[in-house]
Formats: sequence, structure tokens, C-alpha cells
Amino acid sequence: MSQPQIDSTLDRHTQILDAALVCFAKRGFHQASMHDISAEAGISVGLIYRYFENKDAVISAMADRHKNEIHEVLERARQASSLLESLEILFTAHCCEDVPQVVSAFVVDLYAEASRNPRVADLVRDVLQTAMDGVTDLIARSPEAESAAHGLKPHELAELIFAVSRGMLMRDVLQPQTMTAAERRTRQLEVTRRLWRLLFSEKGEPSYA
Amino acid sequence: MSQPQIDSTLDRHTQILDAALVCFAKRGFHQASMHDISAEAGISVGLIYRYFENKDAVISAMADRHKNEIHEVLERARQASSLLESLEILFTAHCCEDVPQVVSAFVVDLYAEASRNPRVADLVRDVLQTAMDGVTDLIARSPEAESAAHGLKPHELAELIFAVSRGMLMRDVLQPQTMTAAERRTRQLEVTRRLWRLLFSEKGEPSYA
DNA sequence: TGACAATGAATGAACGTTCATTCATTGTCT
DNA sequence: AGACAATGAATGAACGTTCATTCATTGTCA
Repeated sequence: MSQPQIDSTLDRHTQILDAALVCFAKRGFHQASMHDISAEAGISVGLIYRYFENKDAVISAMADRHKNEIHEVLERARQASSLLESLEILFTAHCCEDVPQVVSAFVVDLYAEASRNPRVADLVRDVLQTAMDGVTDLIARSPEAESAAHGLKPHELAELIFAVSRGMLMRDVLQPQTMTAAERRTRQLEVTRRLWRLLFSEKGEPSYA
Repeated sequence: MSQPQIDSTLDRHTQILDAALVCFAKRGFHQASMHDISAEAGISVGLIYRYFENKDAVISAMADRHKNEIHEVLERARQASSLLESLEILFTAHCCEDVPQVVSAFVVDLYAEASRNPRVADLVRDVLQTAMDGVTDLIARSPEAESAAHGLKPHELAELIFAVSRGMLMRDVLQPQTMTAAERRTRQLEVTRRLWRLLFSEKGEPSYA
């Protein structure tokens, strides 16, 4: 009744993008065809073009949505009660079972695309900068970080943290598809805790609070 | 004179693969056409098919060559006189100015490809495992690693090191193309030294030998 | 209310293009 | 001449994109 048009339009958009995410993760941006996406979404090809100008626009919209999702993850990380917990949220965001917020294969593809598409590169750089600023801030405010950290500045630590995060994401795409989201999550958490121990625990001191 | 056939065949192979690397890095595996590659190599399309069964075979051969290059890098790292130097070699291998041994965009693409092509995934996993075993060994033998390392085992340290390495590689593809190899190298080295400081230096102790 | 007009979401066959691949032909040696 | 390297026009499949057409829904009259 209320805004039936706008609602259904938004639904169509997300419906198409959801389908696109599946297809892109499965076949990659340029191997996934518009027919694949329409089939996955259960609609006709032509209808996609009512909502997106062309295939590039679908890719751009996906990238934009990714940006928003990263911001949400960052917001959740910011509200965590400890720095370790924040890191755990950041490192495991891409292996959620429910809404596949961030799918590893998609992100790796996104970076690959960024390497040759300046528009995508700008967007990814922007997302990264925002997220890194957020974590830098998180570290600067954190009591744990003060004592440890080997004399490294917060932004230097953030840079390392994000490097590890991206690196684990890349590692994740090599995992056989049989691995469940829960198993991936466990692996990620192990590495996160090791990194945390390295970054913020006193030498020799056991790191469990 | 001596083995003119085998020699020229080998040359053609590397000539085609060199061209393919340029094209793949520039456009990606599936956007780079066989015509692009033939033009880059300065030969005809048909000739590629004399040396490679099809496009997939070119991609596989590229992956194989990447494997060998990684092995060479690892060998160089192994012969370094200190662990720090080894790490520096591993982290900067992809921003060589001369022979572009490992090009960031290509490797990111390789991982993207691995996420959907099991053959490529097996190969990349294998390369990674070998390299990580090598570094684990390097760490285990290193005198620096004994005292520090926060109680982490060598293979856990190696895992972190490779995560950072991959993460920096991903970061590298976001750098504007205007950045020279030397500038990239400098950036990489900065991060490498920070990581090293974190991993192996005594708390508070300045890390320059 | 019931008949009819208008709308625009949705379809999918068709179009032009691009691409991987083939192969008849040409060039280049000994 | 014979053998092999190399060419690039030709082929057909697959792709992104378009658009004439359908039809359920909504609005408008009597």
C-alpha cells in the first residue's frame, strides 16, 4: 500500500544484486553472463536493463554495496568491548553463514578488477582508507595498545592488521568448497588470536584475559 | 646450430608467455584475447596454437611458470644471510624493475581464478605450501627467532608472514600506475621491517642490527 | 458496480559484436 | 623439392544489449 513502487524497485535491485553476487563469486565478473544473473534471479535478461544501465553498472553497484557492508562491519567492530573482539569481527566478517555479507572470491575479484578499472580502484581505495582510519582510531583509544605494540604507531599497526586480513581472505579462496563457513571461521579466529598476541600482548605473558 | 628446433620452440614458449603476462596483467585472464597476446608477442594468432593447445593451456603454463619463479625467489631467500634479508626478498619479489618476475595484478588474478578453477587452485595451494614450508624451516633454523616470537611456533609465524605478504600484494594493485617499481619497493620494505620488528625484536629494543 | 482504457513491469527472440579456434595458404629454410 | 614455421581470413558459439510484444494491475468513466 505504502510506496508499492519504490519498495518493489528496491527489492528488484537487491534481488538482482544478490543473484549477481552468487554468479560473480561462482564465475567471476567477466565470465558471469547477464543470462546467468537473470537465471539466478529468476527473471528475464531484459528486466535487468530496466534497473541497471549495463553490466558495468551492475558491477559498480555491487562494489557500492560492498562499501556499505564494510562500513557496517566497521561499525560493529567499533562497538565491541575490547580490541581483540573488534579484530575478530573484522577478520571473520567474510565467513558469515547467514547473509553472505562479504564473499572472499568476490572481494579477490574486486581487487583484480581494481587493478585495471580506475573507477573500481578509487572506490576500493576509499573503502580501505575509511576502514583503516577507523581501526587506527580504535587502536589509539585502546588501553591494550599503549603498553605493547613495539613502538609502532597506531596507523602502522592498522596497516599490518589489514594486510593480514586481506592475506587471509586470499588464503580463504584456496580452501576447498567442502569447508563449511564455521570451519573457515575457526581458522580465521586462530590466526586473528595469534596476530593479536603478537601485536598487543606483553612478551611471555599468556594472552588469555 | 645445436638443437635449433628445441631452442626455438623454448623461445617461442617464453615469448608467448611473456606477452601473455603483459596482457593478463593489463586486462585479466578472460578479458585478454588471443589476438591481444599475439599482437603483444608480434606473431600471428594461429602460431600460438602451435605451441599451446588452447587458452586454458596458456593460463596453466603461466601458473606453472609462476610456480618456478616462486621457487627461485624462495631459493634466493634461503641463501640470504639473515632472516630479515630473507623476508625482504620475499616481500619485494613482485616489484622488480627488470624482469617482472611476479606482477601483482597477475597474482591477484591467479587467486581469483583459483577460486573457481580447481586445477589452478591445486597448483597455487601447492606453491604456497612449498613456500611456507621453506620459510617455516628458515625460521626454525634462525637464531633470531628463538628468543622472540612470543611463543608462536615457526609454522604459525610463517603463516602470518605469508598472510602479510599476500595482503601487501593486494594493496599493491590499488597503487596508481604512476608509482614506479622503486617506490613500490620502498613501501613494501617499510612494512616488511615493521613486521620483522614485531615478530622478532625484543620488546623496546631498537631493531636495527 | 461493471466495462473499458491506460500503464508499465516483464518477457525473450533477435542483433551486432567479440572471441577462441581452425586451416588453407604462404614463406623459409636445407 | 620437401619439410616445417608462420600467417591471418574464416567460422561459429557466446556474449551484451535492444525492443516489439504481452498482460496483470490500476484508473476512469457510466
